[in-house]
Amino acid sequence: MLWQVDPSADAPLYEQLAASVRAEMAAGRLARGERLPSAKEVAAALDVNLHTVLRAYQLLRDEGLIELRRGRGAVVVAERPPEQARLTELLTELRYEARRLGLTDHDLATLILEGRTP
Amino acid sequence: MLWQVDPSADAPLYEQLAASVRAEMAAGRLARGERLPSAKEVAAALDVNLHTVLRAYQLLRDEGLIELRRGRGAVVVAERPPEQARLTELLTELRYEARRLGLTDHDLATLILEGRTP
DNA sequence: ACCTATTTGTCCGTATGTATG
DNA sequence: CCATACATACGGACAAATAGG
Repeated sequence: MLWQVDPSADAPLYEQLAASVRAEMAAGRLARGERLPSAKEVAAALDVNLHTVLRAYQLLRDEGLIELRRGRGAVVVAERPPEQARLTELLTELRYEARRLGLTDHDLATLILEGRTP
Repeated sequence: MLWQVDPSADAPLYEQLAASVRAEMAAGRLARGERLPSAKEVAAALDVNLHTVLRAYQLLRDEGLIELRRGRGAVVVAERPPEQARLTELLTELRYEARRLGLTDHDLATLILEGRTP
């Protein structure tokens, strides 16, 4: 996988790590559904702290690039969906509340995609 | 400011802290430009670790609600009408739940636009 | 201009919890 | 049951930016 970090660089280590993964994905060397090495392995290989790798992974998750699950590891985002009871509940309530305020589904979708709240 | 955390609760401490701040803002008790107490103060007052508070603050920053600067502290950026408090709350929870399930914002937007629930 | 205290940012370490396989 | 792997929380240390004297 040949990632690398430079402790003397300007960018923080976790950002360098995340950038490495992004580059791999952009270059097509990491396909959907593929599993990333465990944070522990990466930490040992690059001689950085486990938390630093986990932070990079969580950043990538927040960006929607990978999926993290306990005991399973990090997987390049593919298709899902598992059990989503809570999500369904929230979606229903959100639609209700949005309508009450006169917002359309399109408005909602826009809000979410723009990553902001009204 | 009367925030509170419950170590035995289901939600993680940093999420509880962030929720407290969101509630303050939604209720209009935290206006734009106002400064939040320093992470150190909050940590001491609630008897939680400094890093836990910083994580909550960074989460709120990622949500665009506050601005963080070294030596300066946390300042409220956003301002939202009280009548939209519930919608904001639901949106935030929905994003949290979706992320937990590995869903992206794009997935969420699609779900809403397609008018279905997973 | 200088120094100091404050405050967040990052990194490391350790421990424990929880879901997965 | 057991090993793996991420999640959270605690702690310590130092760096960097800011504010104030």
